[in-house]
Amino acid sequence: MSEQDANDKSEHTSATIYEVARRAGVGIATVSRALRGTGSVRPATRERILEAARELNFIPSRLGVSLAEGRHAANGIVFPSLTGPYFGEVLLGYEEAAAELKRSVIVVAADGLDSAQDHIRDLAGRVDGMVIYGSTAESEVVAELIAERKPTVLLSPRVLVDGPDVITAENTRSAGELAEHLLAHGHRTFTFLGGPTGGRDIDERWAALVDTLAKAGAAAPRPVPLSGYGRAEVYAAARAVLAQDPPDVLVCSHDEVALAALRVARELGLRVPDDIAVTGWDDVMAAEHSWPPLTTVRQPMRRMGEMAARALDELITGTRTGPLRQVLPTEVIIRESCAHHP
Amino acid sequence: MSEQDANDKSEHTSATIYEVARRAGVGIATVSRALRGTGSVRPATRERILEAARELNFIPSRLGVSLAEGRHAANGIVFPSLTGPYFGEVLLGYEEAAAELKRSVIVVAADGLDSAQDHIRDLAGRVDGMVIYGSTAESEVVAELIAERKPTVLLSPRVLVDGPDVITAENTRSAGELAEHLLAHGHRTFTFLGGPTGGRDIDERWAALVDTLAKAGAAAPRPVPLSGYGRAEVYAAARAVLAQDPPDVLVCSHDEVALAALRVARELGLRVPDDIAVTGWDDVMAAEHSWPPLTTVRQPMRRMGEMAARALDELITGTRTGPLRQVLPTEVIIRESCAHHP
DNA sequence: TTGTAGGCGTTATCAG
DNA sequence: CTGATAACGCCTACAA
Repeated sequence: MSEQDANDKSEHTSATIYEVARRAGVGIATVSRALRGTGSVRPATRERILEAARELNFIPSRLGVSLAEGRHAANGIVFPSLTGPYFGEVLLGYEEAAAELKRSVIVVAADGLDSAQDHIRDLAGRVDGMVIYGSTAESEVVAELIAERKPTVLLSPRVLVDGPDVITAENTRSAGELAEHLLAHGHRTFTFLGGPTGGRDIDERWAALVDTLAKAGAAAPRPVPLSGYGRAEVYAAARAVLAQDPPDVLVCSHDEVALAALRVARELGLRVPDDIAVTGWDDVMAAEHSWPPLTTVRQPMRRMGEMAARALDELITGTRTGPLRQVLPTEVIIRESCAHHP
Repeated sequence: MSEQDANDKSEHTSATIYEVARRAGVGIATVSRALRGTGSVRPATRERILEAARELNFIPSRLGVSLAEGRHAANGIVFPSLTGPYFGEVLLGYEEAAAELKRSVIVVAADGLDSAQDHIRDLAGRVDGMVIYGSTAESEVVAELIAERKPTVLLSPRVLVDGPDVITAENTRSAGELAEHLLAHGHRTFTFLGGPTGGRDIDERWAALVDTLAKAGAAAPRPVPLSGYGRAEVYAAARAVLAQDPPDVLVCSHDEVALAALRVARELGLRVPDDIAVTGWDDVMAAEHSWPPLTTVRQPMRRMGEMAARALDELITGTRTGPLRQVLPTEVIIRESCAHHP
């Protein structure tokens, strides 16, 4: 052992199966069998091998294993961006489930990168399957992935495409429920402060709002698009809406927007909810701690990540055949920003 | 081409370099050279090769490339957990910088896993280097990594070990500055509501607080440890502190704790900051939107991730020799929770 | 029970 | 300029 140690000092890379084999005085096949418990090995031999492996601090090269096994044992996930309080929760659920399924998680943030498509392609080469979150879905790369039958699941995609697995959160029912609650408070004029291009989620919420108001005989809501989610854009839009002729309710597409609106309202001297009600969507942490606490719709972010990991695993292992189309339930969270609740 | 297409239909895996070579009527070496631009190839030949590659939709296998190159072109990052608003920002900075450096990012959340150590080992086998965030640093696996000279950088470790690169955020100066600001408001009795076991960051903040108060001739702060960061623990601790004989100021180890304290204060009918001042640490999004807005210390989370990625790259490429010991500046953010500022 | 040898997909060296 | 061919590290029939 001391003799070996002398050689160890300059080694930066782990021992190979060959060295273990030589040291244990056996062939590499036997080492492989002994270490991974496949095929039988005489106890004495096994002992020697384990010993040798331990002494050499042998860890099988992932590359070698993957190459031989023909799989990566890794999942990818593509986010449009990593900003905001969202994706963290999603990733959390995804990573947890993936770990449970013995798979590593490689993450890429596609936004802002000119080379985003290349990054996604690169990712594809490192994993057995991947999930694509949100707007990245239109990309031609995703089409490629699907075309070449790379296991792929779409998480909350902006447009619903046919073929790949899709996991989304419910919008219509909860938006309707939210609208009804607001109507019940006696609110009559609605403004919807929403996302830039819309996208499926926001479209669905908008549609449900329009629908519910129409059914109740209330005036149609006023749509106010957002030119972006940057701090400046959001504040400017909120200010524009609130500065003159504010509605009874400002329904926002996201909590971040609603929180900005809350601030603007305060700056303008508008009391929430007395002068104007405000609602968000997502139930991020700040929504609970804001003043007033924000009425919103909770999305099961963590669960979305988890479901995505499981769906992907089914795809990879071939456990399931038909495409998945899962809609996770959301929950309307009533707080003080929509009205005083005695 | 039509002939080829007929064979394509059942293929799930990308073409190999051999197929490209055969199709272009050349050897694989030439294909490799042509595609990666190393060594020269006659223009006409190159054309044929590119054409063949495109037709076959050839993408070099990452596994093959990595095996041959002897590198993964990937970075790992280990978080204790993925919960909270923190790590998202850190990961964001890390991923961005890594992408810029042409490296993928594999993430693992070690907390809660019995097999965490194995996961980290597995991760180590997939990357050229890794960064370990926070408390995971004591783990024996980290010692292994360092012993076997795996490029490793410690991000905000709970204890400062010698040898590997370490990146932290400044605590002492900013905690002192915060304490002075509070003293200037006339606050005299301080309670520090802090983390479970402490850890370096919290220890440093505590020490600086003690120090500053001592210098000012004020009474020593009262330490109140937290049994954990769960919602219940934090609320219970906050309630215990505020219910009887509340101090002038409640200095909290994290924004989450401070936000909980804010709620408890309101429930107890204590006005912030009139009856009691509250401060946090981190400047998460909710801190800005809470009521009253939270006085806190902003940590450069995103930048920490970015620096980690760059430090790791230097380690991997051997650009730098000596160990890195970087302390990133923080910023005291004064809002309303510590006093009314006219 | 054990060892030999082929294969996985590249890169890079070294003769042509 | 090109093409064999040897690594790279492991897994797994197939033989013995």
